[in-house]
Amino acid sequence: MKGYSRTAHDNDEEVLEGVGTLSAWESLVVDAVGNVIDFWKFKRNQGRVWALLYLRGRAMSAMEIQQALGLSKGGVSMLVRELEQWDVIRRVRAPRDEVWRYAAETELMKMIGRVISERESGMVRSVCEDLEHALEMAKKEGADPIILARLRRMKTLAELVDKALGAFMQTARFDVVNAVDVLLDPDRVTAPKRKR
Amino acid sequence: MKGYSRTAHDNDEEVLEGVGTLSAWESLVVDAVGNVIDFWKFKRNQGRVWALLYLRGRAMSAMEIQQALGLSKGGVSMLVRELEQWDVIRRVRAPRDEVWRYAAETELMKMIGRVISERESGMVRSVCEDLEHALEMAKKEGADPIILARLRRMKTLAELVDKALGAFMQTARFDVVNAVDVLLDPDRVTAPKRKR
DNA sequence: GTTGCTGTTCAAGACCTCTTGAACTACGTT
DNA sequence: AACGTAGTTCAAGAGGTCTTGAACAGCAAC
Repeated sequence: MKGYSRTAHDNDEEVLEGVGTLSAWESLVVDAVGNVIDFWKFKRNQGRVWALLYLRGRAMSAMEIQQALGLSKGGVSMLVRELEQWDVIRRVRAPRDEVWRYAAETELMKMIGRVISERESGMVRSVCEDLEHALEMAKKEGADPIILARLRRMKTLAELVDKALGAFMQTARFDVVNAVDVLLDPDRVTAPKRKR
Repeated sequence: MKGYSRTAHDNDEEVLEGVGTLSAWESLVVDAVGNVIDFWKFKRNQGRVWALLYLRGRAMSAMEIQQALGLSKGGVSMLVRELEQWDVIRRVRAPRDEVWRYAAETELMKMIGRVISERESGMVRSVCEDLEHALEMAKKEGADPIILARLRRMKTLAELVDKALGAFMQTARFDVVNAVDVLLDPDRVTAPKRKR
């Protein structure tokens, strides 16, 4: 597992740690989310950014994010763009404001759904194509029928997995999000007024 | 995405490619599976080994695997051990035989279930602990109640995700595997006689 | 225009994980 | 015991991905 170092459990309150300006418990949260995200093969820092934005509950500028998490300017720029593409954060610019700010998206299924379908569907499709292609080649070469059958089964499997993922999104919609939008603040998020 | 290169679509039959001794279509299959596996954050070559064993439908020795896939001795040794720990392949030694052979496990849910629960449960648990810990610290420091609520919501989320994964395993059991064990050969697998 | 600030891009380098191959262990055979 | 083969271990290196920081672009204020 990658950088699993728990950023030093200092006991001071409001410590300004070597890197970033979060309090100890804030960085615990931020890193916990970062770990999960990392584990799911996204970038750890994407998880940290989202967690920070959610925790603070307001839209923050790139500069603030950079300082809070101890990241580089360019890094923040790329991270927020990617997160935005997945609808995991929103970019907002208030009327009087002259910088972009970013706010955490809280509609969980929107996030998860987009992420899963986007990442997985491409993969499933391409594997199906490969297997189909291989099947044709194998036929042409007069491969053992038993092996052909096995190959077809693999293809079936890929399709079933695809369906199962779809089904998962359905059930998850009930299980997780029926307790609708756990993450949504009862109290308003401060920055943006656009409702959706 | 890592090595996404489609190993040269040669049109010769039974080509012995630069590395490994698979036919073109075999390596297409093996690599397709390898890609998926890699995508899921396991080792690509673990996927390739499993695919090879499944495709060939018989138990193969480490040496055979090594030559078929063009891997190193040590590499094969580690790969098969890991796969075995996940119950994704079985190590068998026939009475008269003096080498270990490895056979693909075909009970899909066993594989997926073990993998998901093993990988995910540790992660979920640790994130819950971290969040709990952070919550306590935040309380002690008299953090804003709104933020405390937000933190609790994150924890709830983690727990819900945990439940959802459990639920997924349930539904998947129906969706995918109700068509019981797609992968299982109707015709016997050659090597081992132990039934389960 | 120039200054100052925000935001983007990307090559270079840091950092990690995976693979390799040689040394080593285990074990059966002579 | 000596030898040969199968299998394991692990340090070093190969091969990736992610981050950094400097150069650049866009824009508003002066």
